[in-house]
Amino acid sequence: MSPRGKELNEEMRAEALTKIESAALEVFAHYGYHGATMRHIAQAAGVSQGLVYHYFPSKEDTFRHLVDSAVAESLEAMRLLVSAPGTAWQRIETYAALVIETLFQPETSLRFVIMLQALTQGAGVPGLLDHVAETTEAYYDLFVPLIEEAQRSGEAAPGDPRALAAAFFSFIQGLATLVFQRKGLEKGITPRMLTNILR
Amino acid sequence: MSPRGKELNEEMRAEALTKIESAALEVFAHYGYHGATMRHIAQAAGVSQGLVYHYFPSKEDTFRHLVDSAVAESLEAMRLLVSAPGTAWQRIETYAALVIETLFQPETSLRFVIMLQALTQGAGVPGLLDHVAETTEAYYDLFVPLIEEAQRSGEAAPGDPRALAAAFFSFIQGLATLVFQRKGLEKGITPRMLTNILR
DNA sequence: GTCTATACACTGATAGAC
DNA sequence: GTCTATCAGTGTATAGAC
Repeated sequence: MSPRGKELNEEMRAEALTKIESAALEVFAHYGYHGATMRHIAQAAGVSQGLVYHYFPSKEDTFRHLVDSAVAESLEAMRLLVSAPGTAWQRIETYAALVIETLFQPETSLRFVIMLQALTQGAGVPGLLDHVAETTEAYYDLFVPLIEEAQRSGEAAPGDPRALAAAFFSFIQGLATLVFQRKGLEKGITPRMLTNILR
Repeated sequence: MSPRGKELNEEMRAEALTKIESAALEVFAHYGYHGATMRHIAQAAGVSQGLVYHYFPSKEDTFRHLVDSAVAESLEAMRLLVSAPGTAWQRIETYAALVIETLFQPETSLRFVIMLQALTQGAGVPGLLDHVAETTEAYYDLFVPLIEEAQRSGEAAPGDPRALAAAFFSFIQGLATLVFQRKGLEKGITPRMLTNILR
């Protein structure tokens, strides 16, 4: 209970938690929600199964936690974009460059795959599908006004701005899957391909 | 053993098989490979679990069968495109229009989702990942020469044609996921968005 | 060809020792 | 904070009757 002991405990706690989180990310991404087992996650993290349950109340909560932080992180990037200086189109270009760059970091692509898992097998996890769909709405709320502004200036093509946004996000999701496959084709992917969808 | 009896048997067989196949497609697509259960598939098909095993030796084979026929069907469309008349760019435009049109038929999007499942959770099914990667190569072999021709005529952007093809396919995969979500944004998606990636 | 009943393995989750 | 041992539930696959 001394201050020293407390610090040590928190350090151990943080370390174990980080190990479990990144192991869970890896295992869930490669095997899917139902295909991943808590045993496997514990093993990948180098800890016992009991310890995983010490930090996360259930498998479902573990997955939900990963999905939530993945969504939150992407959303944060989008928020930064919206409040950045420059014209709407310039900000979109900056965002496209940022996405392409971060997507090629292995951990980022895992996060996108986790979100994809939530969408394409969420039917088995009660409430998850609705939760993700709800959070995803926030993306559109932020991005659509930007597209509309770019349409007014003639830099983006006319048409339903929500459909343009949907196409933009769909491409990003598809690219994440590509990176996940590690076929070595990532290098040739340019931000321009992404922005061209809106033209 | 009479001709009449034989015909009847084959009819029953074909009917049951079709029911099981489409039920399996639906269940696998919505729950993922590991999330889907043979009980659920049998129930969705309106038959007993034992009958499913009468037609398919295992869960793994059932899934593999669906993935294979999904890949085969897409590949067939690509083959038709390549041997069609017109310039390379015209054929690419035709293909884009075809993809967008068929993608919005519910069954087609399920097939794409099945392929996606194979890629993003195939780690649990031995050999599946390699099998899909191998088959996917055929797409590139067919599509890349078309892109190269379009590059020579200046209609496609310069750069690694394989990367362009990868971007093209990634976008299609992403769109399939979008359609799968049924958010009603599909209507605004145009073939031009798809071809613009290559420009 | 179709069904019911069941064997056997595995998984998520808990309890209790250290 | 961390581990081992264990239970109850569920899933794949098979056997055998009709």
